[in-house]
Amino acid sequence: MGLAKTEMFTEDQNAIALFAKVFGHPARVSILQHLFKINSCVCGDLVNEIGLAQPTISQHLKELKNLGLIKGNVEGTSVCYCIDVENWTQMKKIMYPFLDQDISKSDCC
Amino acid sequence: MGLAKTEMFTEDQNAIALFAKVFGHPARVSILQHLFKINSCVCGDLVNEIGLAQPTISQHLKELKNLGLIKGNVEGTSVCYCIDVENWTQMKKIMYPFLDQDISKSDCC
DNA sequence: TTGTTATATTGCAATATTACGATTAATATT
DNA sequence: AATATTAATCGTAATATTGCAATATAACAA
Repeated sequence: MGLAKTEMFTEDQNAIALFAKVFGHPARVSILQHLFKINSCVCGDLVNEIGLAQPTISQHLKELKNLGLIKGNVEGTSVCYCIDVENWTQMKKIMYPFLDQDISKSDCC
Repeated sequence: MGLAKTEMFTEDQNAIALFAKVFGHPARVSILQHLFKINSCVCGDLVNEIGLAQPTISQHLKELKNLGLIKGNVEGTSVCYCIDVENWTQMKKIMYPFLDQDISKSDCC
């Protein structure tokens, strides 16, 4: 297996899981924090910053890009990656209601 | 590999990734939503509700429990699972600043 | 005690993820 | 053109995840 049975869940549940999954690795968390912090970035910076090999960083960037959370523009020999503001906002609209469910009635036992 | 190099990241980054990872499967998202909705729950309900086999649900519950997001009390032959309000609140304190990073200066390219 | 019910654990097969060396592709620079 | 620089892709090894059948365990009921 190793394969989630997405067809038995709602679109919302699958969307939440997809975003969460991409946040589920500290390297990607670190990449995103770095992009927020310095506002613009090339991949090489991230390799130095994070300490994983260049292909590994490139792979993580690809996953973030696939989900639309970042975008990359070619600038000469390097690539300028940055947060995709619109999609990040969209992601928050999906994640927030999940994290913010009414907790007042919980804690039954 | 398949193993994240957690030692090269901050505690905060690893904590975010750990929480996100457990949210990274639609079955666990569904379980949590269900627990919030009906406020109290036994595992059997979840098996019917979600449609995965009982051992699979049990395993997902275990992961949620390991992270402290839910707790389970034995009630006769069944187990009453519910959200751990305190830890859920703690989780939000970690996840929110990450999701809510200042976006205003982003979108450079 | 014997069964019944509810959940957990074990073991395993299928697939996914992580990481990196080697290579490739694309663009600059000389 | 030849070379350097930067990032993407390929291939692969190591490990993790998902899902379930089979089994174990625990608590109750008759």
